[in-house]
Amino acid sequence: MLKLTLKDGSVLSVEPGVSCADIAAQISAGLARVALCAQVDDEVVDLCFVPTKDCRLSILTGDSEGGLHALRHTASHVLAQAVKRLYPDVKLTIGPAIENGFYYDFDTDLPFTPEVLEKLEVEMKKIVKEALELKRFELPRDQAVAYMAEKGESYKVELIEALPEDEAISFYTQGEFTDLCAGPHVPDTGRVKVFKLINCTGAYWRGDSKNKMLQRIYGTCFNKKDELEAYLTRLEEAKKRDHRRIGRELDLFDIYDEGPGFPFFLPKGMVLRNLLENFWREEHAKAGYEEIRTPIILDESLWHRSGHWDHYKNNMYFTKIDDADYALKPMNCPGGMLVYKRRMHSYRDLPRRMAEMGLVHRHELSGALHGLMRVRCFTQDDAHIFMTPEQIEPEIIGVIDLIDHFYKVFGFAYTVELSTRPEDSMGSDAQWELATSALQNALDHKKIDYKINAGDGAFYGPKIDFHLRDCIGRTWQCGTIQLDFQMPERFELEYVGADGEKHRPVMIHRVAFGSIERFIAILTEQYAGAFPTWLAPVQAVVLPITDRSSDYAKDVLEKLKAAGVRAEIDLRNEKIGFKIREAQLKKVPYMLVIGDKEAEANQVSVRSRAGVDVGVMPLSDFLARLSDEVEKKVL
RNA sequence: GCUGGUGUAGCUCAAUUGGCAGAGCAGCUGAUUUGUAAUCAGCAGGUCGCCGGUUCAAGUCCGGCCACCAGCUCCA
Repeated sequence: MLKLTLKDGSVLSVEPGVSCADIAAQISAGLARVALCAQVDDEVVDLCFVPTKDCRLSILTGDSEGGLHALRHTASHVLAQAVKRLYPDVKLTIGPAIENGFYYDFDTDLPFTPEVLEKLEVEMKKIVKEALELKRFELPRDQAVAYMAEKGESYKVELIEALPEDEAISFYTQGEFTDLCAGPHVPDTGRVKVFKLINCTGAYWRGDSKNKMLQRIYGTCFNKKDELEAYLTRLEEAKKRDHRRIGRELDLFDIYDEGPGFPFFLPKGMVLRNLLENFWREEHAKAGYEEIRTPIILDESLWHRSGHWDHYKNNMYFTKIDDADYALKPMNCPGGMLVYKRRMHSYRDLPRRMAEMGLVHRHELSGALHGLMRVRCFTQDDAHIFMTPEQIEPEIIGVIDLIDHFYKVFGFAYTVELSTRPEDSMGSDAQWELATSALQNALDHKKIDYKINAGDGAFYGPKIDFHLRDCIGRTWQCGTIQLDFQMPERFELEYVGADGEKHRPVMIHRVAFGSIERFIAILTEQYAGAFPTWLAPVQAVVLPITDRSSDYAKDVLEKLKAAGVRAEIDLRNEKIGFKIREAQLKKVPYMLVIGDKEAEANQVSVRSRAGVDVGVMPLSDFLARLSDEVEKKVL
């Protein structure tokens, strides 16, 4: 039971979720905003609420997720109001609250430079100080259109016209400013105290690249100042973790002007990459996969047959060999088809799980390139599973288990999305129906929560996507499981069933890492370059204090190497503090400090990169500790 | 690809209104033999992203490309 304190001081007791009409019946204020504060479970809280579209009273406390959302939404209105005050000719479009703040898209020729953003912030502060009350009102459709048309807000007119016929068209007014909006909002602009405009970028009207590009201003807003500061600190932290910076600092990889989107892997990056591949091979062998490798360049006719020509041509690279047309593979599947077709298969041999570390080339738009996250050539840890229709569900479950295991090893949490049939696709409705429900059944069987992305599937089938959540809360699409009835059809794949007749197999495309390159980028940011010992390109560095100890130090290095440890030595004539600093900056897990005492006692002094003095011990003790850590893949 | 921004030494950044290209770190050389995150000194390092234009004179102004950054679109 909620106690609503009304503006006139009277108190009203209502059930949570009570309809506004019921409240209206109890008070004379009608459907307008009814309360300023409320008592919830004997605790008085600030209410950020307005009747929602379906006229349910939503109680949003300031600290709740919904409350913050409402606050940010109001902040976007404050921004729009400030823009209209300073630049009346700018046309409004949309301005929602988003995960970390809000944005508003404007149609204007004026570029919103940092100086303009500063002016806007000043104006916004004025609006906040004015503490303008947000009032909601509704208009019939034709009046709503006329109202916005009169203001010259053509985008708003377009939005209203796109609303469902039966939907109430609501507006919010604050002072001289009124915006088409479904709400909810906080009661007045005075609540938007802690905000900051972040930047300005371009964005297409309605997210369609065929439409006009608008100017988008991003901002963020919080309840408390320290929350905003924490958020800004987190952004700084993310910058420090940027894999492009760390990749260069730790000599993992580099990208040159001569090959935009085509990364070079340096010796240390190759160590990391090979370790990931070794892990991948071991796990796939255990899970019953065979490994193949198919060519990068294949005859263009293959791509006509696979359907890539019709659906993926714009992203492909082409070449000629002896006047014949060839293409660089953008995906590995057609090669896998040819391997399957080498001979007749029995149902007894299925499923066949054929894995491939496949190097693919895709022409990504220049503006989409981003370090190792988005490149034009990358290695997919691909696999194609050929199976009978009865094997679909258990095979999908097997892949889900494998991917789950992979992410746990690296310490990632993940979310799952199911993408359904896109507009540009091939195959029959019945096939898509079957494929989609097969994926759904597997997810339900594993009791995995998932979100549905309607129309986001591949052109040949629906897919399950795995999005990794890194340690600072960002998500990245990595693993994907795609069910495909089309490719086996197109390539006329067959197997002989128990009935002696020929049947068409079903195929799964799947990746676990996604791409080695992207996975390395994510790992780099997840660990901020401090890779767990089992993955660290250099696991230990030997640091002699003076050259009196260098012979013993070299001896230690040899023993480490003989034991399979990736070790280096720093024989430079520098002070120990300096050598430690450098090893620390290179994120080497262990530093073995060696001076006269250690040489004398035949021991090593172990320091971890966490800054912990692990102690003086015989080398064998250190080796035991290290191999245990590597064996267990300690994070 | 689109919108906005940026491009000076390996890295991070300076360089009045157009007027002799600079610093710190890294690098190299020498000295220092050092006990858990920076020893000192010296040297070297540049077609100011590329091409063209304006000018007595361009890192600086104009145009065209290229790359990068933030988004949008797309996506492993």
